[in-house]
Amino acid sequence: MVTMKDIAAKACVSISTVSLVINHRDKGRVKPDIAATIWKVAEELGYHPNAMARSLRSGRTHTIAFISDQVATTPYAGEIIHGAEDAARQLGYMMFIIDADDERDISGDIDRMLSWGVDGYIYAKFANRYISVPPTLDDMQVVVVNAEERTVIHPRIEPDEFSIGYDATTRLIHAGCRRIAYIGCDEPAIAQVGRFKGYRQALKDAGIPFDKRLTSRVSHGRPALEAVCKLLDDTHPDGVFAFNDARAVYVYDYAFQHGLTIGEDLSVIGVDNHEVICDTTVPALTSVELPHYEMGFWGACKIISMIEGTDPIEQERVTPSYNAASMPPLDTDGPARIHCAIVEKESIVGGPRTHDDSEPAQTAGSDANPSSSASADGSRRPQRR
Amino acid sequence: MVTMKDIAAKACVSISTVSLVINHRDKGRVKPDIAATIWKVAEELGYHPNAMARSLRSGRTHTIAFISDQVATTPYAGEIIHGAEDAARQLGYMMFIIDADDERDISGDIDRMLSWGVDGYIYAKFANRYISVPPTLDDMQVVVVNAEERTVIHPRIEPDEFSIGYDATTRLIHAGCRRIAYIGCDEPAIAQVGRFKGYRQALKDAGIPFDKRLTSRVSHGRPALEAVCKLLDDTHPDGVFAFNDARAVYVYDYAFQHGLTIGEDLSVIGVDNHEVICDTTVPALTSVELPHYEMGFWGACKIISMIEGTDPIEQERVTPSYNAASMPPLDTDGPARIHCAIVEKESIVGGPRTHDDSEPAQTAGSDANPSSSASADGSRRPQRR
DNA sequence: GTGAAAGCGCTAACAA
DNA sequence: TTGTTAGCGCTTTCAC
Repeated sequence: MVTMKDIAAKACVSISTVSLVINHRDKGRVKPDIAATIWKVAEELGYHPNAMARSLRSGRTHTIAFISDQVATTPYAGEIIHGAEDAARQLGYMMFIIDADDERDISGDIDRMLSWGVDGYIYAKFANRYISVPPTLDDMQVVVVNAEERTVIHPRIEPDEFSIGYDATTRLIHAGCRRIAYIGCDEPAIAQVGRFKGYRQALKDAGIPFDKRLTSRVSHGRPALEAVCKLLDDTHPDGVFAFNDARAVYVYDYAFQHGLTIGEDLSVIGVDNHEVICDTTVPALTSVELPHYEMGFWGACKIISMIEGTDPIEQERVTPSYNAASMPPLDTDGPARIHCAIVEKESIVGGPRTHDDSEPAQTAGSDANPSSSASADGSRRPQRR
Repeated sequence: MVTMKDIAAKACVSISTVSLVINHRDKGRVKPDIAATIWKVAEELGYHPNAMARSLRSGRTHTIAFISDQVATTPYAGEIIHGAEDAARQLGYMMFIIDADDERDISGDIDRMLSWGVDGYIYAKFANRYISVPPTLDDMQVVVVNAEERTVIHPRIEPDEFSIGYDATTRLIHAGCRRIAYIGCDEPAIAQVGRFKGYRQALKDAGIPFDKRLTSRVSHGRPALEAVCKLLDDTHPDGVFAFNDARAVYVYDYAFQHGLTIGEDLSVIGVDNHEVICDTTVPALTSVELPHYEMGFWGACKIISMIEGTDPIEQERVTPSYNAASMPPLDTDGPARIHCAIVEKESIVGGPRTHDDSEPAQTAGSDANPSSSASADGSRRPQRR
């Protein structure tokens, strides 16, 4: 390992001089030609400053820990991690990853983090859920992403579930739908409650009466398919808002079986903009995209702002890879809620709306910031394969 | 921050004594009651050893870096990360995560890793692809996961693509299929080549002539659906082996349109055991599962074995969360290839095979280790929601 | 402008 | 059985 000592020896100066130069503190203190020599020697020797030694002195490690359950099991995990890593990297931080399976005791991992002197923690879930942050972290800097604490302690960000339901339903109404079904999730999730409220509010605002028979809560597999078919057979809706894309698929199955064409005879909108489903549905499913990348990005910016006491977004020290507009400010009172854009495909009658004629619904009772719509031609995500 | 100094002061001993005790090197060197006092004081004060200081001395950080493209964009990312994290954690290592977007220059990140003195590197892709490890890492410890280098330098693990094709096709043959279609991928990927070879070999071994008209290479969306429908219309196969689950979906669409029932009139098998597709297909799609978790796990074990010069698996210092049987040994000559199990669902005529009557095909020309089949009732993955 | 020296928290060789 | 001491690589104060 090359050290400052080696450089000092080769450049015939003292270690402190090397330190000054390497840390760019040599302005008017070290002769420029000496500084140049030092840089040259450092380069030649392939010098890399020893982060460990540095941290030992400074007490700051420039690392954060990303703790999450279900790193493994959800397809969206990567986007949150990616967003957080992206922001962390741009701000000079490295990110540890810790899988916190619900069943597993993570106190050992937390001890290890404490040993490392990690500067801050991101605690994330991959579905908007209730969690409790381990009390060991009580006097650490913690940000909660895509989840809610029963007793709120830490700053957090979550999707604006209400406006997902509101916007999706409104989109169908604008396409001319009047009998709009809701295919829900059979579990009482935060997401379910919010989206359903948004659905009802949108109907109300449009003067369309709510009809319970148009709603159903399903899980997966054959029972779900049968429930959806029954709903469609019984009530013949002209639009369907599905809790998520997976549940929207059953509407496609029904349509294939009955010779209907989605996007012509029947409009459908889902949630998740799930890559594989959007890839494989014909016509492609229009869907509301949950901004996982953005939530991760926000989380990392937030935790780093707490560590450093400055706002990296305001200071423009950091740029998200996409969709910067939808990033809520870091210093919101209460939870940050992030707006979710509709990704237009082909499953709604009348075809994709262009950006121009869409005015995202202003969500009553929601503190969403001004929304940004994704482009009409689909996801803003990088394409796979 | 609580230090050994603090403990020493409170326990009225010297720092070295504390060090000896904390590091369990006090056997017959420190009086047991003194040791006990030290532990008590450490506990009271909430002492955590300072990993930084430790590493500074030892030159070892007990950290590894997981470098990968597409952390973001694939649903399987999480499983590889999860597997690697699982092994690393059990072996006392922490894992940094680095997103290496293809376009992005990661030399800065690597510099940071070098500064950190990360002990080893896992270089992973999420589809079995060709890669080149940055030359900066040439004299570091590196393991390649789910990818292949053009000029092989580092140990690596990848799925046994040949036997995926062979096993899937053989499974259909055992179910009585004789006209087996192959719906391939339109790109020349490593996976594509191997799976197709396996398909042909299985046909050959069963004495079934290869018929080019039964094969098609498709991408996604409407053109793919149309190509698949044409293939099925023209050739009326009794079984379909699809390159992946996403491509198998088009067969379902065709079946719905034509009043056919998958698993009765037509058998289908995919690859990926993609959660959302397996959740939503009716009847559920039988699929070959790529052991992402296991590859990540193997990768971490391998890199740590290289760092430490011992084999943690042989020493039983580590236990995978599932499917331990399929883990190849760490010290294979050449690349480790990992066998992929069929996850039985309902899309093959005759219903799921039980474990008993399935003898996984011994793959000619492949050095796969003895395979382990997943249980007949589906994935071994933890369930989402 | 430059260098000597102390010290971050810990380990390990050596002394007592 | 316990304590003293040097030093890991770096930063920072202070003297020259």
